[in-house]
Amino acid sequence: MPEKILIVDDEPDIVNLLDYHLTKEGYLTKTAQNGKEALDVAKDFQPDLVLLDLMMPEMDGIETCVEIRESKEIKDTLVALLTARSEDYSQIAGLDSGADDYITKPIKPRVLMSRIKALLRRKAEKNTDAASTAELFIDTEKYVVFQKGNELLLPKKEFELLALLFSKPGKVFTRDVILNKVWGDDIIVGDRTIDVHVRKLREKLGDGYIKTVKGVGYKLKLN
Amino acid sequence: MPEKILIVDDEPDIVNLLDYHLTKEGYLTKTAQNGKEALDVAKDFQPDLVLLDLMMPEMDGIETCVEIRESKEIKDTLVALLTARSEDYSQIAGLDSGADDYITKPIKPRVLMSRIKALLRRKAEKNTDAASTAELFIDTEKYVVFQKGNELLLPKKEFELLALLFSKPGKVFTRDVILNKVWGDDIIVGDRTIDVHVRKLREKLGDGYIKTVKGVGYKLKLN
DNA sequence: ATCAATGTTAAGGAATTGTAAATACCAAAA
DNA sequence: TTTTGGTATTTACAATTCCTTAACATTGAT
Repeated sequence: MPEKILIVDDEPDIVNLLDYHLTKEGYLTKTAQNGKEALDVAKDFQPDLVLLDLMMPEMDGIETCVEIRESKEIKDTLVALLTARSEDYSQIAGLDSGADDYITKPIKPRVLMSRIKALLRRKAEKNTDAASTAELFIDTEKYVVFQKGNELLLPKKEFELLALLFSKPGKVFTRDVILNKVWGDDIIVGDRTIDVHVRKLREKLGDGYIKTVKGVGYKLKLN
Repeated sequence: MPEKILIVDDEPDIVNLLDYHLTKEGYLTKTAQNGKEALDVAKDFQPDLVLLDLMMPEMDGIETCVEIRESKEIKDTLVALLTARSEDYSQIAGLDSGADDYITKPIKPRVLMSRIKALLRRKAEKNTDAASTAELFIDTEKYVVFQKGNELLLPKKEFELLALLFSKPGKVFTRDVILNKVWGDDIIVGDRTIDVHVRKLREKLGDGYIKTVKGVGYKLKLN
């Protein structure tokens, strides 16, 4: 029995793109153009997963997600939010809506597919293990970090440093670049300032996230 | 006895194209349209090599590859994944699926043939020697080297040296040029410095990648 | 066979980063 | 204004990694 996925976005282009790829992969899909419609369709369709665009008229993705979680009929459906990530920092509001994953646009089909596969696999195994949400996520508007669902309040500089690293996970940011982006072009600080902030982040997030590349810089490692 | 190749892709056009060229070269081929079928056929056919498209319905290339590796009957078949060209190697899901090679689309028949020939030659030599030359990817943004799907973190100088050689595989770089590019015009170091770095790279990558051209310099050899 | 070029190894030192503690800063509350 | 609590930066030193050197071995072209 194929797994069912509900695609919700107000832009037909996106819907079609997703629909095409998912169908090709063998999933059973339905679509909706906004949150209200999505809720209606979902109650009938009983999807395994809802792909929910964040920005929509009428009822946005967060609201919709909250409603899904509050409804009797479909509250244990998986929800993945589709979010735009702007050039510099990601700008996502409302991380406590209870979504299971966040997928950033522009969407790379291959990445999307493996994320979806992983999500569904998780759901299949959910008897044994507790609901795990996105491991690390950042809300630049609220200056808040969510780590495994827990809200983490970081001071400004620490937050900005983390947000910078988060903007391109895996990429190495040199000290120069970090200084420019986080402190600004003209401000001069001592050698150890960055290190100390990294230290504090590592204290709060745990080791394993921020990696040092000696002689080059730092990078964020997700997973 | 001709070598046997199993072609797996859901697009008939691609299958036919590959089939045509491979048959013309004297290989014995069979085809399958998806992962499940591929596994069935492979157990019978016992191919020397499986050409596996990454994107397929039902069961994608990565999953299929993992299953092949886990199966008793065909686990030491060669597997080459056909992937769409991506700038970001780390985003190729399943670099750790255990594939022996990655071939990027669009497929150029001539390139494909030499890759396949190289792969099969390797397999033939596998009996005697353990060192298998695998594909090498380098990601300068992330300061990371992917060798056979494993992430390799290299120190700065080693990375830069490898990146230089990698920038033109096959080309011989003289010691002068290496010194200029990696160390800089003004810095003076002893005779043995380059050698030592080459040594360390060979230690980590295995022999067979960096070749010495005595009296001239070094070059990188990719398959 | 000879000799210049390259391979190898280990060890010291150089450079970079980690860390704790002290100090400076800054805004809000008293 | 002064106090206060949190944040940011500096300081001084420790820890670590990396690079280079030096001494000797091996190789390969002539």
